[in-house]
Amino acid sequence: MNKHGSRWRFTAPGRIFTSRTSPSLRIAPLREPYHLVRSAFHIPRAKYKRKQGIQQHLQIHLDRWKCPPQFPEWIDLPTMTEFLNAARTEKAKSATEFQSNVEPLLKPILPAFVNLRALERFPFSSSFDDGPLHGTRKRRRLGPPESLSEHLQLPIPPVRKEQRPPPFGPFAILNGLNEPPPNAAILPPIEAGSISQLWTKPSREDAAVDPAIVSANSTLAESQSMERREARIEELLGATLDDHNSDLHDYEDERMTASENPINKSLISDEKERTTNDITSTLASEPLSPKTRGRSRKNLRKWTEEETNDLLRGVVKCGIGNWTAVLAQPELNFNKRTASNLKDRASDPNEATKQLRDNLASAFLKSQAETSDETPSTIRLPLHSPTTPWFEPNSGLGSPALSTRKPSTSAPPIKPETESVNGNPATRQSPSAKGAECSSKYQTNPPLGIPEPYVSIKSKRRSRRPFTTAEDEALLKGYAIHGFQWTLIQQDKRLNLSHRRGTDLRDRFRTKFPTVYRDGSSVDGNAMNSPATHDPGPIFRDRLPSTESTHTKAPMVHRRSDTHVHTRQSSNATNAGAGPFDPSLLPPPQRFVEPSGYRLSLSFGGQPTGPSSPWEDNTLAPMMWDGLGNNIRRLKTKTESH
DNA sequence: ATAGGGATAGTT
DNA sequence: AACTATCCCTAT
Repeated sequence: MNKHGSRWRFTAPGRIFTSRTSPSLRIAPLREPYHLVRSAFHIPRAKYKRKQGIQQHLQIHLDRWKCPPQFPEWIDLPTMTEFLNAARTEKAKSATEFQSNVEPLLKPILPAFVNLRALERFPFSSSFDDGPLHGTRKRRRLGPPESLSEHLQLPIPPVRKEQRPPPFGPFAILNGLNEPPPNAAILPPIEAGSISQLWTKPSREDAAVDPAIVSANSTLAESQSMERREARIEELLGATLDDHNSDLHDYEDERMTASENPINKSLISDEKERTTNDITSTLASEPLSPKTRGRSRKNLRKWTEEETNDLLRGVVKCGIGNWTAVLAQPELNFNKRTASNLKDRASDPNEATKQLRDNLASAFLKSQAETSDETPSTIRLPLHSPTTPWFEPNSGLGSPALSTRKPSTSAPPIKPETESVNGNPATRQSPSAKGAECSSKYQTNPPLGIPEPYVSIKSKRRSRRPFTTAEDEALLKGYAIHGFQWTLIQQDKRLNLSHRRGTDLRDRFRTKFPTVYRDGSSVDGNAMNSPATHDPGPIFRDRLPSTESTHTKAPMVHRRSDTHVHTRQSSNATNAGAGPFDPSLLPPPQRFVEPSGYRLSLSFGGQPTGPSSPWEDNTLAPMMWDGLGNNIRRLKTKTESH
């Protein structure tokens, strides 16, 4: 497999890094890094789109690759020259030693150099600290600068050699699912000495993997490793998945528990307060905090009857839930309402919306009457409840609540528009180009003879289904196994996540573990339980966080101004579900990290594995070389086809 | 297929 | 009205 001359790319959410290798370049260290990337790195191939992201991160990584001598030369990829120089220095030796002696060490090593965070723990990596990497350029931090970084630096418990569980790395299983077994031979050559040093270097936390472990493991037969990996993954999968099916409906309780948790609440309040204070203190000249400003009377604008009627018209035309489309209707006038405002208004169960309900109900009754001959009983309107919204967004057909009162005469009867203003079907407008036309998406063919306008009231949006603890656990396991390959996670029957879409899983992961998602890095010890934390306190706990009132950190409260929630939840990420997870237990995708010397600390279901999870040190670092990812994919395809 | 990011449901 | 989790769309 000749990758020379190809353009390599490493991508991860939020970043992309590239490097070009010359066609003539023949360097052993790089001869087959594909598996590293593909199998081990689990690097998504999305590009980093942020305006400042590419250059900034590129520079960061370029700086990073100017690694200390302990580093394998193959890591040094910033430039061709640098690469060549570095490679030539040890190429010969590495090439020979690598396969004969060092190869077995690669797997244990891989996580280490893959995970820059882990490397940063080692004193010798202090040179990195001097670089921009650890400065403001290291990563974007929204929260207090000390919070997350300190957490990440917290000591990890000593490695427990004896009780080391089987290596985490179901290659056999994974390979069966995804790809051929990684071949150590393709891994970049790393000198045994350097490896040993790497592991031997005492970390400041005294948590570095014992070199003896690595050494011992390096001698393990491949088959043994495989077996252990398989056992481990099976263990992992079997830990809690068996009873996940029964947990699919427990989210309500969970939510209740979380929200009613006094500690949680107090913490949340504190957090909010703190956030507000920060804002006011740092932005003295800024307007009132969103909270204050938002609640101010001047911002409270009563809905007029005209607005309400327009809202109804818009709903009839564009469908429930398509508030943006309704808002965009030129013939409908809203007093600078937002789509959210429309939604809230439509959801308002108060007396103020009775008229709206009446009107809509009237319209529906009319529709039903007109189509009764053709489609009897095709429309079933729920009985009106004075305390329920006049529609039920996810109840299939709009389901406007029927009022028992006769339609209000004060309001003009709603004349559902059977044709759009423009009369042209339109595709859903992009956010940046909201059109006045309602998306054809929402105007499906009138089923059962129901007039389109009424049909369109139906919301096509799937109903929200909060993630359950079981799902989260499965997702974590899936991530451990498949990395950022959400579709694989979704299709992995063992995980029972087939009812979710791959993108749903991605979204959930992004929300729940924003830091991991964004950085591909390890998470602080309690992020799982309360990823949103400014708590400067200890990260590592000797217990596994639980769903009970053991939360010691408040879920971060995002400010409204944080529009890019998905990628801006860094140190103050929100704790989505207060699940029984410990982010410290979140392993990187198994395929990468196959340090046989590692014990898998990923534990779900409340089995404390302790904060000593070696995975904290082995999560992927946001390393990316542009082009590499693509080549890896191609390589994989070739390999599998042969 | 995935990342990024907008839209929206539901809650506070 | 603010806020978050989930859903959705689009570009790559």
